[in-house]
Order: sequence, then C-alpha cells, then structure tokens
Amino acid sequence: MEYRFNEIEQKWQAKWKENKVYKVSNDSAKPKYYVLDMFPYPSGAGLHVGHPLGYIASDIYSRYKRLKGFNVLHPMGYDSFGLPAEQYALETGQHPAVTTERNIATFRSQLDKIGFSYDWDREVRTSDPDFYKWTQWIFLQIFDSWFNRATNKAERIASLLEIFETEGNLHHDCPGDKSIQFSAGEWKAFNEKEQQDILMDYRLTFSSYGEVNWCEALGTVLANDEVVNGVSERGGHPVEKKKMRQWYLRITEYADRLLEGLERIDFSDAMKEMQKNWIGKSQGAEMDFIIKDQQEHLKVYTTRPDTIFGVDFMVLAPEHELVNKITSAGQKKEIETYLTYVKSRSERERLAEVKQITGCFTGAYAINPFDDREIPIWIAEYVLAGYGTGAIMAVPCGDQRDFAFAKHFNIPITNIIGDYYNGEEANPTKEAILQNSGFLNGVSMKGAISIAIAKIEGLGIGNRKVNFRMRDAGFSRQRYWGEPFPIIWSDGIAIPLDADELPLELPHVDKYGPGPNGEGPLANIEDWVNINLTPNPSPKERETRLQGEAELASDHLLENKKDEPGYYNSSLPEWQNTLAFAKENRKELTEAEGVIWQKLRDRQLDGCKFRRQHPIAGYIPDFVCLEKKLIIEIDGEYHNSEEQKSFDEARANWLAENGFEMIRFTNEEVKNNIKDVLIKVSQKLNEVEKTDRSKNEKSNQPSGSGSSLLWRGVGGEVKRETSTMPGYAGSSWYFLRYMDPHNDQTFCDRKASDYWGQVDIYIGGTEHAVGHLLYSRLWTKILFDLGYVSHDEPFKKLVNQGMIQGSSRFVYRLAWSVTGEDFDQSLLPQLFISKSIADKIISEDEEAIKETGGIAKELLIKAFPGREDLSIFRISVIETHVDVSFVNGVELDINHFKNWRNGEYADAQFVFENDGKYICGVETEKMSKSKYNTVNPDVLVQKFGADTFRMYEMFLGPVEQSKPWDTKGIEGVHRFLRKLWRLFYDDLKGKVWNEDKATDAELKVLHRTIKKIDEDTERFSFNTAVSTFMICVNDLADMKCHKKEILEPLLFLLSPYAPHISAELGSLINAKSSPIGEDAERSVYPTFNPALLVESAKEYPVSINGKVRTNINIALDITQADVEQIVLKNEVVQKWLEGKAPKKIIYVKNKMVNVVI
RNA sequence: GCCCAUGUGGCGGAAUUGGUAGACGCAGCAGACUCAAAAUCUGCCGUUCGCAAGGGCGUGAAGGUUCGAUUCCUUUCGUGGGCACCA
Repeated sequence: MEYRFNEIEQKWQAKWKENKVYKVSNDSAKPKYYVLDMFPYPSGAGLHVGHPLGYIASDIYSRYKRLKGFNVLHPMGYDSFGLPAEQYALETGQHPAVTTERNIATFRSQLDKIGFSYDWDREVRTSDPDFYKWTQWIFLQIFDSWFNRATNKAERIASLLEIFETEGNLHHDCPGDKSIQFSAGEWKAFNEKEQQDILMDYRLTFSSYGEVNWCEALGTVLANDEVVNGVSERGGHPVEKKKMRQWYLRITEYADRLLEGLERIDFSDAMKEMQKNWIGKSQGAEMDFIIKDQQEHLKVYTTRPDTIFGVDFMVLAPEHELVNKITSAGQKKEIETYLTYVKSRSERERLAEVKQITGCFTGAYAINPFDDREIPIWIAEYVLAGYGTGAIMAVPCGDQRDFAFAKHFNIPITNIIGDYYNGEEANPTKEAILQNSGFLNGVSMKGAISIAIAKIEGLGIGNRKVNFRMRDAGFSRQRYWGEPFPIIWSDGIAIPLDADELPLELPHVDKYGPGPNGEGPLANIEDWVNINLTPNPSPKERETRLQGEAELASDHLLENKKDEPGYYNSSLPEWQNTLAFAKENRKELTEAEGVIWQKLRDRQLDGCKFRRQHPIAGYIPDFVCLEKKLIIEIDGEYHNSEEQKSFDEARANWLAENGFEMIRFTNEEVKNNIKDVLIKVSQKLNEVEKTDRSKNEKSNQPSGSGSSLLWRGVGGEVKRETSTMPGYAGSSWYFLRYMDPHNDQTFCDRKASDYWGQVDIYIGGTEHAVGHLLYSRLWTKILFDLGYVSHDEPFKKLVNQGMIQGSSRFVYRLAWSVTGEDFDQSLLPQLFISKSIADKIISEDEEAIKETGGIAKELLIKAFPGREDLSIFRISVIETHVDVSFVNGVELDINHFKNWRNGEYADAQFVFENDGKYICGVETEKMSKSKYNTVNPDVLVQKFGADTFRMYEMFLGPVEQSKPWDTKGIEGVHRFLRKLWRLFYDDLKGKVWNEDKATDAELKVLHRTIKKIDEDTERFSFNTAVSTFMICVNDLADMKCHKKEILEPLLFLLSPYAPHISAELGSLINAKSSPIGEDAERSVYPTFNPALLVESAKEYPVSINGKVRTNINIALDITQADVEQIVLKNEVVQKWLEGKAPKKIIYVKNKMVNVVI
C-alpha cells in the first residue's frame, strides 16, 4: 500500500468541510486563543509560494493550540476594496465587483488545496455592504468623538457641547486651530454653521482644506505612508502638493498613547522602531524672540535650548506668515525672487536636491533675550512649514545643516563647545561643557537643557514643548472602489447619516473616470449625489425635532392603541422593548423566512433594499423595503386562528394609513414556490412606484424609518460626500468582525469581543508597519475609549513572516551585428549560449569569442545561402529571464523552452556545455511575474501533496527570515513523509505496524520528540520542528520500530504540520475512531514524560584548555573530586598533560569538563 | 547621515541560558540492489597537513572579557530593511 497523497488529501479536505470540523463557537468553556493572518488583497495574479508561508505557520499554530485544548479562532477574509481593481476597471471596463469576485474565487481554490483549518463561516470581505455598513458606522462614531486631553481619551461630541455651553473652550484648546478661543456666551451666540465649523476642528474624523499628496495619474490623494520618495507607492507616479478638502483621522491626538502602547505589545524591535520613527516624538522648548524695531515676535521650536548662546541666525520656512511682515524694504525684491523660486520647485525636486543650499536674508533681526545679540533672520527651503513652529534658531557649531548654511552665506560662527568644535564641521554632541554661554558657562550640555528651559519659562518667553513628526492621516480618496462616506453636505455642514440608513451602498457606475474638480467618480452620478428635499426647517427646529423623536413615535402608538388588541406598545420604555425584541428576533429565522431572505438581501430583487425585523412604530414586520414602503409578512401556522386574523388586520390598517403596503405569504408558498412569490413581490414594488406617495412625505415618521434626513431638517441643495474611504478603513477593524461576523445589530457584540479579546498571534509582512498596524491600533483605542471593546491594543503579539524571494534563471542570447547590403538584422537566427561560455564572452575571452563567432558564421551561411557578402563584425550576449518552471536546477529543458511564448524561440539554436547541457544563470530577486520566477503552489501540491508543501515551506528556514525559494529541496521533505508512511505500510508487504509493547529506547525517542516539538512549535521555530520529525522517523526506521504505541502519539504531534497524512494513518491504525485530524475535542495529545529521558550517565566532552580532545562517560550523580580523578586517569588527558599537573579542572554538570594546563 | 536587522560548508539552515560548531535537508561523490531506470538502502562530504593515528586552521575582519565565545563588549567591513533637511 503506497502513499497516495492526492487521494488522501482530497478525501480529508472533503470530510473536514462536510463535517464543519473547523467551525468555532463563541461559547466554550475552553480557554480562547485568537490566531490571525493579515487578510490578503485578492489580486488578479493569484498566489505564489511566498503568500502561504505565513498562512501555513498560523495554521500549524492554530491546529496545535486546538489540540492543546484551546478554543481557537482562526478566520480568513479578503481586503477587497482597493486601487488595483479600479485601475483594472479603468483599463478593461470590467466592474471591480466582478473582477474582485473572480479573484477571490481563485484565491479560495488555491488556499483550499493546502488544507487550512479556517472557519470559513466567518469569512469577511471589506467590500461587502454587510461589512462596510459597520465600517461606515464606526466612522460615524469617530466623527461623533473628540479627544479630551485632560482625560487623555476620546469622548462624545455631546460632552464637548456641554463644556462649550458652560465654559466655552477655556480648558480645551482647539486641536484644529489653536487660535480659536471663545466663552460660553460667545458659543451660544454663534450660528449653526459657526458652531459646526468649530466642532469639526475637534472631531476625530474631520474634513478640512489642507495640503494633500495629489497624484494626478491615479486621480486621487494619498496618505503620507503611501508616498515614497515623492512618488506613489503603487505605480510610482509623481505626487504633488495640492490644497483640497479632505477627510482626516486626527491620529496626532493619539500620538502619545500609540507610543506608550508599544511598551505593552510583543512586536519586533524593528517594527516598534518604525512606528516610533513615524510618530517621531521629540522633546524640547518653544521660545519667543523679539524682533528688532518691530511689534512681531518670532516663535521657534528647538530640542537644544542649551545651545541658545550659539545661535548665529534664524531661519523661517518660506511659507511662514511672518515673512511678509518683517522683510525690510531693502530685501523685499530679493525675498520675492526667492519665494518665486521656491514655488517653482516641485516636492520631488526639493527632496531630490536635499544637499543644495538655498536661502535669503530678510533684513530683519531677532534679539537673543539672554545677551541681547542681534540675530539675522533668513528664510530657507530646508526649514519645513509643517513641523514645530516653521522657524528655527540655527546653531552652526552644533548642527551640520546650520553649519553648511552659515559657511555658504558667510555667516560668522560662534563656538560654544570649545575643543569639540574644529571649525571644519558641526559637532552635535551633548557631552561638551559650555563656553561663551553667559549663565550656562561651565555647565555640561545635558544639564544645561533643563536649566535653560527653566530660565525661559521663568522669563515668560517660552515653555517646554513636545513635538511629533506624525501628521493627521488623510482619510479620503477620489476613487470609486471604496466605502462611501455616510455624510451629506448641506450648506457646508457635514451631516452624518443615521445608523439605520447604513449601509450607504456604493452606487453602480459604468465609467470609472474622475469627476469634475478633482472629485472622485461618484461625483458623476448626479442622481446619487444630489438629494432634493422640500424646504427645510430652521436649525433650531431641527434640534427640537430630534429631541421629540421618540415622543412622536410613541404618540403614534397611543393614537392607535384603541384600535388593536394590545399588540402595540404605548410608552417609551416599551418602545425600547420593541427594539430589543426586534434585535432578539432577528437572530432566529424560520425556514421559510430564510428562503425568502436569501432572495431579498443585498438588493437582489429590483435593486430594492429590504430589511428584516425592522421596527416600525412599535410593530416589527418580517421584511420591509423602506424606500417603497412595502412590507412582506411570512405567516406561521398560528396566524390562522380567528383572533390572530383580526389582530393582523388591525395592524395592516394602521400601516396602510401611514402609507405602507403589505403583502403576505404563507410558509408553504415561500418554501414550495419561491419563484411566484418573488414575482408577486416584484409586481408590488413596481405598483408602489407609480402610486402617489406625496401624502406620505409629510415626514411625521418615527425614528428609524429610513428617511431621517427630513427629521434633521436639511433641505434645499444637499449633496452627498463623493470621495470614498481609503484602503485601510476596512482593515482597521476587520479582526473584530471575525468574532461576530453575522451580527446585523452591531459591528461586534460586546460579549463576543470580551470573550475573544486581543488577537493573540498576528502573522503578516513588515510592509504594514506604519500603515495598517498603526491605524488598527488607533481605531481600537478609539473604540475602547467609547466603550465598545474592552482592550485598547488589538494585537498582543506580532510575527512578521519574511519574504520568499524568487530564484531567477537566465538564458544568454547572442547579440550580433552583421554587415551586408540592406540586411535586416531582425532576421538573424536566434542563438543561445550556455552559461560558462557566455561568461567567457562577457569577460572578453578571445578564444570563446572566436569559437562562438565560428558557430554563428555557420548558422548565418545556413540561414542565408548565397549571401557571401554577409560578415559578422561584433558579438556580445544579452541576459534574459527565462521561466523557472522549465529549468531543472540550472539545466534548461530545451523542448519546453522552444514552446514557450507561443513558439517565439521555436527555431532557436544553442551552444551547449561540454556535457551537452544548456546551463542557465541564477540570481535571487523579488518574486514577480515579470521576472518569470514565480512558483505556483498548485503545481507543487499536485506533484508532492499539500502535506509535503506545508512542511517544506516551514523547513526552508525561520518564518521571520527572508529566503530564496528553491523547489529542488522539496523532494527531501517528500521522502521523509514516504519514509513515515513506510513505518506503517510497506509497498509490498502491506501493513507492518503492530501492537507490540514499546521498549525504553523507543519511548525515549518518542518523548524526546514530544518535548522538542512542543518547544519548537511554541516559539515558532517550525524549521527545527520539521527536522525533529525527520530525526525521529530516521531513528524509528533504524530501530525498525513499527509499534502503534509509539506511532500513534507521533501522528498527533505531526497533525498540525501534515494534517492529511496524520489523519489518514490515524484512522487506519485506529479504525473505529481516530480523533487525529478530525476531532480536537477528543484529542489525546501526548504529554511529555521527563522520567523517560532521565539518564544515569553522560558522554562528557573533555577539553584541554577549551579544545575538545576526547569524550568520557561519567555518571551524573558524582562529585567534582571524583570527576577530576576519572578525567586525570584518561589516556588522552594524560598525553596532553605531559606529566604536569593541571592548573584547574572545570566541571559543569551535564555540560562538559575542561582541564586547564 | 541616523535607526533596526543580519553575516556560519557548494546551497537552505542548526547550535533555545557562554559549554562537543556545522543538527536536519538539498546538491555532490562512492557503493549495494537492478538487464536497465526509478525507488530504496549503506558510506563519505568545512578546509588543510598526514599512509594512518593524529594535528593545524575555521562562524565577515581586527581586538577584548573568560577556564571556555557563533553567542557578551569595542572597533570595522559587507548585505537587507526603515527613516531622512523633523531643528
């Protein structure tokens, strides 16, 4: 019986799927464990062998934890909004939804082949309305929040309003604009627009005009982390600064907490370092300088107030507001010229020419408050407007840039650090003792910092100040394929949609080009953008209405109470009860309801949005389409009673009066003839369309009716926000959705997030260091502050998988030039030269060139008989990528190559090595389609099986390290699995395993393996775990051990790594019911028994002066003196001693013995 | 320029706390089985001197600490990654 991996793997994968073996419950007595992969963007290219590396690691760990008795959440989903799908749509006209769907199907089929233990019932997709409904909802929560610096957390806008009404913003500086200050009285006097504008400056998501990174080629703005060296990260298009209205996340308010949180999480140093760098916290002081003969003050930020006496000039950013005010008449012209020059320079030029020194003197002087020196004020590009105060005090002896500037413009340099400064370059030391420094003379620089700050604060001319490099994160994109903002603009006021109006679905478009004025494609859909409503009530009325909402709702109920048999509620608490009831109800679908819901959801029927169990004025219909005011009722049997019928009737009457139409079906109709049912519903929907609904639009609907815009009193010209959210919106919280993926009442039930808590292990690449990982930390902190989750760091431990690099192969094509009348060079025969000869030609080896030239000449004669005039005058070689799939090691498969690219090389000729082989060149590069070095996992799984593939990926090296892919080695792992198989079944003899009692030696092998696998799996050292399995199987094979007592526990150990073969063999040796790979509940995962490994003696390495010379077997329970005796008696030791006495003998129990001579 | 990671056979890598450097696998070489191939099995496999026994050298380089260093410290070089007029 041989190891038929393909059969076995298909069988078990089907079985796992059918029995839902990996379904996870939120309700378990077992301890929880959350293992998460960074979900993929489903690109069109499919998976290559680099992608599953992290997935395999996390799968092994999940399976291991499951066997160890944990309730493991191990989900997968897709980050399915994003630029590439939209770019593809622009090029091909295919809707992103379609291509995304297709790509997901490819990914899924590839993933399935590898045998992962994901709970696919929890799959999420960020582009699914059921998902982005909650992305929008969370956005609204953040919109409704501000950061209270006093409590250091996010709070609701309502609390801010309360504060404003009692004390203005006296104690709460406006983070958006520090200059805004007002009292309670002033606040109350502001009009609606003014108030809203101020609130916007506090909100944690806010809209404002600002400089953004505009990428013309992509037609969108980019976040700072999406711009690399002045070009877009995706596509490398130029990026320019542009003023536009944008949405932002006020991440700067969280800078300190994001920094502090790093201390509490297990990320690699490199990762933490990158985040720290990005946040860029620096401590220093801000101080004011008086400007000579002027009213103005100059505020600078410095981290080195100790160098105040070394200030030789000041520099302002060219954009600084003081520039115009202080420039002297004499310098005006020059400054203007300089400003024109600065404006002409693109961001890219500025970055590219960092070393170029430019600047201009303003003619103004600042006064050093400590020694009254007059300090010239310059402007220069190298000072950035956006950081600190946009102005610096320059200390040329201590700062290299200041030094270069001073040298360039001949500004005299003051030395305050004595010998530390050599006049040749600046020295940014903090070690020096200060000189020429007034009251700081003789003080060390480190100490002087706080002394200087104290003095500055004492004089009231400045204060201690912390600065951050991080900017608020741009949160809008002028793009189509993303979450629409649930925001409506009315007279410049951003009005959030109500929660029950979510999701605001992405409308269908046919064209993906940008809209007018740099807006996104959505701006082109006028029907969607413009919302025309009847004239609106005043803002004050609006407020009153909002408050009266609930009362109004219950008024309706009261009014109608007499007409119905006690079904409706009458008071506010009861109304709330109804809501709670609806929430409960929504979870349980009857069979018939389930059938029809599958056909109604997601606007499948005539594009109409249906809601299920959506409360309307105290009554909960089964399904309702709010836009069409159509209710669908599916009646269970109990509705057949007389009493029930009259009751239903009363309800129907009430609804009819309020403009609702109802259509009802029986369970049987739905179950047996869903088609007719849907036709009837569709007819109704279209009827409703035609009827006059004006009477219904008088807007006295209760809350939650879906048209609450009327309630908020907006009207006139009202437009939707047309930009969409960036790629990182959905990924900032998706890990929470997995915990409770089907909840349509909330983004994630608090019970679920309390149970699952933090992600215990998060596995993914390093490329998300300052993007996704920072934003998800931010969102989690905000949700924590608002009380929606119980932890403020999402990921407890992060493991970064390394990149798998491609191993490229090259062929060398002869590049030759032929002289001859009207000769078309492109007709020359193709000649490919094997590696070693090509190398010689490249290094201009004359012999090789001559020889190859001869071969080329022959070819030429053959190809063009009769053309005697042709002669070769130059040859060289061109290196070209060739597809790795038809290179065996380094040897090219010639036939395969000739068929490549539709036979482009069908007629190619070759110059071989001496042994008749064509050898290719090799280089390690990034894996990419264009380099023909990608390896598709499907092919390997087909050829060697998923188990081999999984173990080989792990065997390649540490998960966290980058390493080149080499398919060749996979055979070793495959051999190992076959060897394992042969411990159970021989190809010829069949069954060889037996039930004999294991010997001590065999048990020792097993338990040594148990111990090592436990340790290695826990510390993510999967490569050494695989080699441990190999050692174990080698040992057992050597011992000819085929005993079930040993082999069965081994299968348990192996099952996380190679689940299919373990399951198969497990079920074969335990025919009735093997739990291996099938049932973690009944798992009897082996435990390590240290007693079995206890030895009485050990072969000690004995070294002389630290060099091992021999081994001696010594009992473990022996004294130092006895050891010395034994060692000294040893022949080898005596030989080295040459009769002398040793100086010292070092004996470390269980380690070694060292004799020092 | 600054920060982080990293450097071990022909190759991927192992050595978990300072204690036998090179586990395990690939590639290679020699052999067994076979008509042959595949599969499988056995042996060799850092380098150098030596017939051998045995010895010298050896973890990028140089120095140091230590009885003992791939591991700790200092200096330096290479590679990969991040940040970069951030005052």
